[in-house]
Amino acid sequence: MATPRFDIIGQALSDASRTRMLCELMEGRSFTNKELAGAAGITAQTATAHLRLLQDAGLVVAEKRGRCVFHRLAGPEVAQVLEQLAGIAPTDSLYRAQRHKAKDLAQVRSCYDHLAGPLAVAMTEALLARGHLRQDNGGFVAVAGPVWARLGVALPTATSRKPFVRPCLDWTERRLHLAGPLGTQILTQALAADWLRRPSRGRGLVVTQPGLRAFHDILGLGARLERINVTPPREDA
Amino acid sequence: MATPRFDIIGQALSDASRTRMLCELMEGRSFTNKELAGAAGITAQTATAHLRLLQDAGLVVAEKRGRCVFHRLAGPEVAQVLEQLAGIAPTDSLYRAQRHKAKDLAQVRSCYDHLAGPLAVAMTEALLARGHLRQDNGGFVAVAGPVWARLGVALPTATSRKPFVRPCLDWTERRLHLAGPLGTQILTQALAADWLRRPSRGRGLVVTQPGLRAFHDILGLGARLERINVTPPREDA
DNA sequence: GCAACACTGCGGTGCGGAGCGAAGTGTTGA
DNA sequence: TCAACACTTCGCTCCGCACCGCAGTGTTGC
Repeated sequence: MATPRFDIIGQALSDASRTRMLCELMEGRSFTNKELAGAAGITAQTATAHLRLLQDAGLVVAEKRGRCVFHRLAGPEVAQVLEQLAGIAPTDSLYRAQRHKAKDLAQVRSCYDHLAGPLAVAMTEALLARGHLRQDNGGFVAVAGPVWARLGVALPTATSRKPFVRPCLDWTERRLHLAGPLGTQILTQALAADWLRRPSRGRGLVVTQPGLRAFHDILGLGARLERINVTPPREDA
Repeated sequence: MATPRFDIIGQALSDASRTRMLCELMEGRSFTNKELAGAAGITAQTATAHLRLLQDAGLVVAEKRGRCVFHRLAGPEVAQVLEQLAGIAPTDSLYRAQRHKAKDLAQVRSCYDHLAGPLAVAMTEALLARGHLRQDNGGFVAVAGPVWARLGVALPTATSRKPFVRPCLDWTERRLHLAGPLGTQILTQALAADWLRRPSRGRGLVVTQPGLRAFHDILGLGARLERINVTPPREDA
């Protein structure tokens, strides 16, 4: 029989402690055993067992540095499947209430290594509308132009084999946004330029005043950003 | 915390008997309790418990007719997520061997309610190349023309809210193909016109001689179909 | 060398659930 | 009415595994 081994992945996802750790890792950063144990509310030795299971299932990879072990998602495709799964997760009333409560937080967030949520969708659609991005066989292709330099992105000179831009389906918006190396560059640059800031915990991001200006000047996102109801930027730390 | 409840879905997918039943249901048809029990190699009373769990997770719906209970996947989005999951399932050597062995069978197959596999990808790309299909914001839009009538498909007169054509990612090909109501119509028509036949078991389909002719005449798929290495059609039953 | 620290291994407990046999319910057809 | 049938419910056994306490290994910093 050629039945795909869903069960190996399913087994890995079947425990609430493991899914809490995975949600933590969805942010895209690496975390130590202890941090993940704390996030899941379990002891370190239990977390060790869970993480080995996730590793065996191919969802997570580990990297030893000194006396610490850093864990991260095995790749963007894992994050994408988890986002898809979140889309069909049962919507019991409690979960629905929680999702509503967390609405503001989810407005701007990172999905593994790129931006997600309404801001990402708005940016993608602005890039398409202004002709900086073109659709090609279900994927996106970047059109050379000065806008990319203003976003802090370097387009590859030669067209490489691997897709430079990959569409990723957003589970709250159910619309496409930018992933792939280009999406990664945009997020990295936005953090480096202090357009976005990552709070100490969680996947949520906050937009700063310079960020608001930049997104308005470069992409004309003024009106869309107001609807997004961003968390107000904090005072200088 | 607003952590999505992966674990409910994961729990449902974490057992090999349940995933065997789900693979059976991926074909898109309804099956009785007894049939699914047989496919999974378990007794009826055990299958009852499994199917209730799948129902609670929202993956499967049941319909009682007389003394029989028919089970089917809860919707196309469930089938799509399962296809995605199959794409990141661990590729141990045994599974790889099985997949290779089942290569011919997977050439033409149904994915819930539409065609999948290389034939579906080839059809989609032919429709795009000939301008019968257009890409729009990550989705497909059908362009009116005589080709649809030849395929036995009726396009909706008014543009409805729900997407008439939905792209679906193929896990063996990793390329987009047609899903949504249009994909369903194409599969239904191909079966009705005896272009494709469904064998007694499994998701695989066979292409008949009239089917080969039709796909060549309507879409110019002659060369692509040869590469697809279809199972030769059987003699009249 | 020694203490502090991060992580892993081992043994034990307790719970959930996969499986089946036996019995019960509801439907179909003779 | 009765037998055959599809499915469900109940009770039971057995196995896997989530969890922790405790002990051990390897690393860091004094």
